[in-house]
Amino acid sequence: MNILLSNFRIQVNPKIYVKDPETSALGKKIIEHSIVLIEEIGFENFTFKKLGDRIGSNESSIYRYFENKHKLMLYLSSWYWSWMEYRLVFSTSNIVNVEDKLKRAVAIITEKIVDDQETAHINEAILNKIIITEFTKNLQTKEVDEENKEGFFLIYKRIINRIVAYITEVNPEYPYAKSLASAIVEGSLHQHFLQQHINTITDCSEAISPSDFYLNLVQNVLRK
Amino acid sequence: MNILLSNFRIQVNPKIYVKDPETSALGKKIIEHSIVLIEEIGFENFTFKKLGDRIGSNESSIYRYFENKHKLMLYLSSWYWSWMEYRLVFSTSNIVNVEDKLKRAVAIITEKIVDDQETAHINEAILNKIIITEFTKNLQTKEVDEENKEGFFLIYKRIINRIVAYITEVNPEYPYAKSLASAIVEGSLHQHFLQQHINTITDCSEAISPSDFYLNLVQNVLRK
DNA sequence: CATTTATGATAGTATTACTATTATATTTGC
DNA sequence: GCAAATATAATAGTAATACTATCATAAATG
Repeated sequence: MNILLSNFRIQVNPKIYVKDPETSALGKKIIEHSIVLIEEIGFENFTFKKLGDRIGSNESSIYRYFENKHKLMLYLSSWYWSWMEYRLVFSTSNIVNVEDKLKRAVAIITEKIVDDQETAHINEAILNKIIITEFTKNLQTKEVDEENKEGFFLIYKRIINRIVAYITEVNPEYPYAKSLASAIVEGSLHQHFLQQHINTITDCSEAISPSDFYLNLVQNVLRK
Repeated sequence: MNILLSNFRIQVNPKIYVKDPETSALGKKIIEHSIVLIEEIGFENFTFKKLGDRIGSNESSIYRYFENKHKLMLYLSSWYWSWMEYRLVFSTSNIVNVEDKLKRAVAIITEKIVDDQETAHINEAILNKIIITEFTKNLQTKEVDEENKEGFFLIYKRIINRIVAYITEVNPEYPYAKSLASAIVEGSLHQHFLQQHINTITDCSEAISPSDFYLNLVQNVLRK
């Protein structure tokens, strides 16, 4: 996996940033530490001023990369889903059996994330944590329609449509493939959140993972 | 339904408000117009100053009812779920067949809401719209653990546990009743959101409702 | 090494999210 | 019907946020 992974390029819509953070040391520092800081204090309390203090840079320098913290979060989300798409494509390639392919896809999407050592400045385990609590908020704003038109959620939608394709291969008669796929992707984040914070309304725990729940669900739903 | 409905009292944890808005004309005005204003401009852009201007009252007067807009939103959420619980209890009472009972419950939870004329100052259709976009944000904050301890999400959890009980009656062997119930309640809000804003990743439309999707899902998942 | 480009420092503005104080209505209890 | 309590309104003020603009300095590059 290593050789291929080092060649893969994360795709982020250039309209999301003012200057591509991948092109400079400061840019990478912004990404690396914004992930850590958002996880620490939460997105609501996160400001460019605090991030500047943390990385020893000026607030105004961060504004040269991102218009505002919402756009920065859109960048982190795109990065995350792009990374996820790569893992998804990789783990399902060369699998002939359609049931197996779907199972792998669902497992990849719903499982707990550990840090991927290939990307030096991004800790995927922490990024996953903030995606769990912040991604849906990032979507559900008054600007969603314009941002969707601009293509800010393209990778996210592509992942879901990939799963839709797998679902359809397994059971072409099932009439709710899109809703099932989007329910798995979003719902899995929610189950992870409940496991951490409101565990009386989830079965997910150390012993049972969101993957267990969703693998079972998909199998039952698509059974003919 | 009318006679009983007029007797039912919405339950909201008193720790959520400073002064009970149900006890005065201004309080009711705050509730009524906050729902409308949040729907219009979104929770992020909503302020007590704007609400004050809208209802011809001073900002400081609103602060005597709620500490901040987050608490106001917690109030609206509690109110919504309490109203929903009433509908749930009502629509499932006297139903003997467990499958039917679960079906009714899922339908009530996932269906589109129309205004309930019994509550003069609250438009449930608009409240439902803001719950769709704002409820999950209201949950997913850095303060969730403390607020959960304070009991701010009790009614929400009680609704889910009611559905858990119905699921268990239908299929006592099914091992993920809690996750399934929480996935239906939260996921249904998400499907409504997608239908309105990102309809390429949902099957829900004018013809197919989130209820159709979830009723089918529950039936397939719990099939023995 | 000159010039472009990136970053830092400082200042400034409008808005937000409040708190505090005082004044004026309105309600209620006797 | 009036006094006292209570609710609401008006005003002022503070610290933080979310920026924009300008100028100085440092680093990279051709």
